Amino acid sequence: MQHKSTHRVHTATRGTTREINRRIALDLIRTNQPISRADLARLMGTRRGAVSLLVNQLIRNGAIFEGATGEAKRGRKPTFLYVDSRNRFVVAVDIRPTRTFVMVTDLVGRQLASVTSFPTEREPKRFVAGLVKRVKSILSEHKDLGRCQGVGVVVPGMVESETGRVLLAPNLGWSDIRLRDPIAAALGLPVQIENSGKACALAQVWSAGGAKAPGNFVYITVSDGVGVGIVIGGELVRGHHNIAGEFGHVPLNIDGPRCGCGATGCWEAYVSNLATLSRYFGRDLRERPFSADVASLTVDDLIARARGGDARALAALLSTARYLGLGLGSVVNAVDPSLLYIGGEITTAWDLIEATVRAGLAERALTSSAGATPITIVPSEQYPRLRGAAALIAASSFGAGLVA
Amino acid sequence: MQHKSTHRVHTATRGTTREINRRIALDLIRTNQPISRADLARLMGTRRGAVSLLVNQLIRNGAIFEGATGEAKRGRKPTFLYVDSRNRFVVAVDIRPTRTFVMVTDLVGRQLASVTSFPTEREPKRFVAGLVKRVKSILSEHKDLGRCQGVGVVVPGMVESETGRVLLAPNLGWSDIRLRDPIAAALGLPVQIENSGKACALAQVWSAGGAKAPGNFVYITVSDGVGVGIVIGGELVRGHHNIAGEFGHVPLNIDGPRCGCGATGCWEAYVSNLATLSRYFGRDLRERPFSADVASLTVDDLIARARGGDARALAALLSTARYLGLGLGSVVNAVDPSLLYIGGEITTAWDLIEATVRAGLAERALTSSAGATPITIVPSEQYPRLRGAAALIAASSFGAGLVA
DNA sequence: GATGGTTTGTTCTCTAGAAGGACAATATTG
DNA sequence: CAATATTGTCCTTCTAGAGAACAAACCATC
Repeated sequence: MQHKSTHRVHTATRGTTREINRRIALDLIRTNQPISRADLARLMGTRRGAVSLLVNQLIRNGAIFEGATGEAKRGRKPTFLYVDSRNRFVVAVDIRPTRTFVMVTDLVGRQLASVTSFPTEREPKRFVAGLVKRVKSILSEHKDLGRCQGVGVVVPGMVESETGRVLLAPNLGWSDIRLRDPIAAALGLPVQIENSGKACALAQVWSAGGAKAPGNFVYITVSDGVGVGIVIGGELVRGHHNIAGEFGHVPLNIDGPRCGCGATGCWEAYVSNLATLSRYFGRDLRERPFSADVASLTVDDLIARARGGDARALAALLSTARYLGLGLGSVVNAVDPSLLYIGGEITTAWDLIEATVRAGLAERALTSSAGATPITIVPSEQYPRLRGAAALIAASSFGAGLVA
Repeated sequence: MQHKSTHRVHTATRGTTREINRRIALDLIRTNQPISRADLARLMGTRRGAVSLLVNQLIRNGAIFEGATGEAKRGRKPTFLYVDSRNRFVVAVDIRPTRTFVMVTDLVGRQLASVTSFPTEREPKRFVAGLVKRVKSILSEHKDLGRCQGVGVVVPGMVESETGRVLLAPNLGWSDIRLRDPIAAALGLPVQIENSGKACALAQVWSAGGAKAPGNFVYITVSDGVGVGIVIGGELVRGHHNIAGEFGHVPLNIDGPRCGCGATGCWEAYVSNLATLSRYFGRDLRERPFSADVASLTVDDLIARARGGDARALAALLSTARYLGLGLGSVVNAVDPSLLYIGGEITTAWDLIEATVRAGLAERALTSSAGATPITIVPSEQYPRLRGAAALIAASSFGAGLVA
């Protein structure tokens, strides 16, 4: 019998059980720290003996460490366990059309220093040189933090995961740019590039942790473009070319305004910051490129004016809110998530626009319960995009030492 | 420490390895039968000894059985293994707006008798009574086939999985109809109801089998409505309310024609059979309900006319083809599958419409490689919807005896 | 201060099950 | 018949969870 099935099936070996449980234990320690072995055993529904073996192995590998003993009302005091994020940090980079932001975090995504930024250079080679210089100076400033585990970079566009190339980032004017390898070579550090929507979604999975996080959600980041990350069963949906989730270019109206991607009537063309601002200035959305006055104002300014009584500003926001809701209808009909996260500047005005967004969503959703899908706002002060960039490195460098 | 994490984490126990391997072995036997223990061991990359234990356990449970010995060029002859589909069968039901189809299959989805059909009664109670009568007569006709494992039913609409209620099926005029339990009670058999797109996608996963099947694909069935089933990582995406995949109601143009779902400009409103036929008759797609002459012709008739030289018929098909392609663009941008399956009457004309569909897809897809996503046509003669209905029962009743 | 109850973390045996190899049974070829 | 190849079974070894016993640590009470 010559079976031509080429692909090796992934059977479970005798180490598989341990591998699964080690990963579960590490995830639970990360999301519940500080935690004792006994509590961990209760969470895992297994014996303390088995957990002790897992934990001691993780300690030997340097993934976690024993801290101070905790307090207990009765009986022996527990020994607390912590993930070992000491002497290790991550550099997070958020590339946006006008400015690029940089943050330093530890391995669990906690901010370690203030966010810095610089104008985004559009020419790729000069951009890389400038970014490398900035990161190098940050590295030399923060020698006290230990060893840098890598640099996570989010971009408003599509990224090929194997090569780290930016396939297309209309708002940056980039297409087919090799970004990861030049930065990695210049810094001598691991570098991960990812689409901003996907990275933000990853950060939500990562920070919430396996058990607590909703398994099915969609993260939508509305800024210069619309980035979307889909999470199903706790896993980020990447797609065959790592470009799944581009709901920003699903149309609301194929006869609508031209979008930066080349097509017409994309959701993004209706709800991006530029679209909102051009509405305020009374511009036709079909007009490209946008004139200078549009760029003179930010969405934050617009929101301030709306709150100050500027009716035209409020109308522009509400118009965007309606289209935002209609597009969310597409997301809900297609994916039926249990939760929608929304990030971006416009969320600052959520109190002004929520009702309109919800009405738009309910208008397109197929059932009333789908139309009532919960929406959680991620405020800009939490730097969701930078946390996403950090998660790119933290999440992967975390389970790394476990293959031993 | 009072941890309030309520959800039990699913840790691996000492039986987990065996459970995983048993499932893999059974899947491989199903998709490669007939197959010997030795070949199975090679496919699984494990020892013959370990496989023998798995196989003998499966034989004891009645999931598989040993057949005749096979031929070998040298050495001892292998003992072939088969999944035990003897004396067990499944009834598959496909409810469509005008007619309802019924088929009998074995546990691996092979057709056991000719397909029968009857007019679809729109009044739910009378429909259930009629269906039960038909199925009972089929059961008594086929006593030779053994025991019926259950009845799988696909509907053109949304189904609540826990209750088996049809939430909304616009083309049937049904909303909030309890369908599963009345049928199950009357027949005394397990009944599964599912959306047609999801069921067709399940059938593809099921028939192809774990290893060979592409992990990420989307099944689109274009008939009276548009049903879509999304498969990611080999798993059907159900969503929070089991209504994921409703790309049929993602808009091409929110100012477009009214759709049966109540919204406007849905993809379905552009590419359903009714839309194609109304184009042929020169009707405005906004006109609802459609007049009688539209219903007097089928898409199959239309295709025959197009092949016979009727330019208006061809134009109607090509118009639908264009919108079909544009909508596929939304699917590809959102999910980025490695493959698209398309079923439905219009696929009979694939040679006439393929170029136009592909052009529409390429127009909206964000990258050229995404625009070139392979499309596989599932011909109507394979009864994809009935195979989907069968898979609902076969797939679940298959691993059932393994919990022992 | 001794005693008893409680909780934590370790250590022991028991059992499930894969890894590896030996081996009998069965076949083909020279 | 001897040599070789293949299949399926059986036996030993090793990994790792299940279960239980137990020492250590801690508190409250007599």
